[in-house]
Amino acid sequence: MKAAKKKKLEAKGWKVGSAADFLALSPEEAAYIDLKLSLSKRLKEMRTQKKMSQTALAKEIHSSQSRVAKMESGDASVSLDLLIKSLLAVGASNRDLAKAISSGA
Amino acid sequence: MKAAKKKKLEAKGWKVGSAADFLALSPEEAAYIDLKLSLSKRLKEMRTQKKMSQTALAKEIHSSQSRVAKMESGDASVSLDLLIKSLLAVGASNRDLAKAISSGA
DNA sequence: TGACTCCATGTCAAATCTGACATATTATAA
DNA sequence: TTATAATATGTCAGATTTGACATGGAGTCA
Repeated sequence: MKAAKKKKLEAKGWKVGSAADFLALSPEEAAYIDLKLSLSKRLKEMRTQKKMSQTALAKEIHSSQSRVAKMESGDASVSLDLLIKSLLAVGASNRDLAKAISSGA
Repeated sequence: MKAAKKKKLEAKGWKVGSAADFLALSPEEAAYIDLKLSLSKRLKEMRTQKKMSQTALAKEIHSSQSRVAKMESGDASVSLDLLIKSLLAVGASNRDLAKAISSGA
């Protein structure tokens, strides 16, 4: 797990559109990254819709502002676990998650 | 994250039907566990459909037989990350994941 | 019976992720 | 401009997860 991490980190720059292409990402890696970006985006949407600051959201999910920022920016250090737990904590249903996921890239 | 872990471990017994009820799980916790169980189930389905052993699957995803077993049994020590990466590695599409997720519980 | 395959479960060092903190950057308002 | 809030980014000790290994149980076949 060394090259994979590097790729994820490099891919982090892509907040727009679907990832990969330039980087030599396998289909699974690309799908994984797109998944994370989709969930990131959804989390930010749900937060702003609720007119909450990152700090407020952080409190609600027992985390910190900086981690929320990383979540929303698609930082490679954030796991799917944390993203999904956060989405659930903010009120997303499993159906919401499914929608966000399948809409990915 | 202490009580949460305990609950997850206790909840592990539930392979059948939707989790929670007896345990004092918050809706998010219940949704999270159901999510994992849905993905576990799907992984096992895809593996058996391909007529692979856990050992063979483990090789394909660069993991071990024991971890595959834990994945499929909904063990609390397995993350969503690993489950999803494995599903992707086995050929699931984002759409497949979405379907598995929304079918949960 | 033994030999073999498959799956389950416990353990643990190494790898990864997390919350918290410091600090920087970017708004927005007065 | 200054001040203030919101967001971004880097770092790191502590917590969690991982692959690997050992081992046990269940089923099959000869």
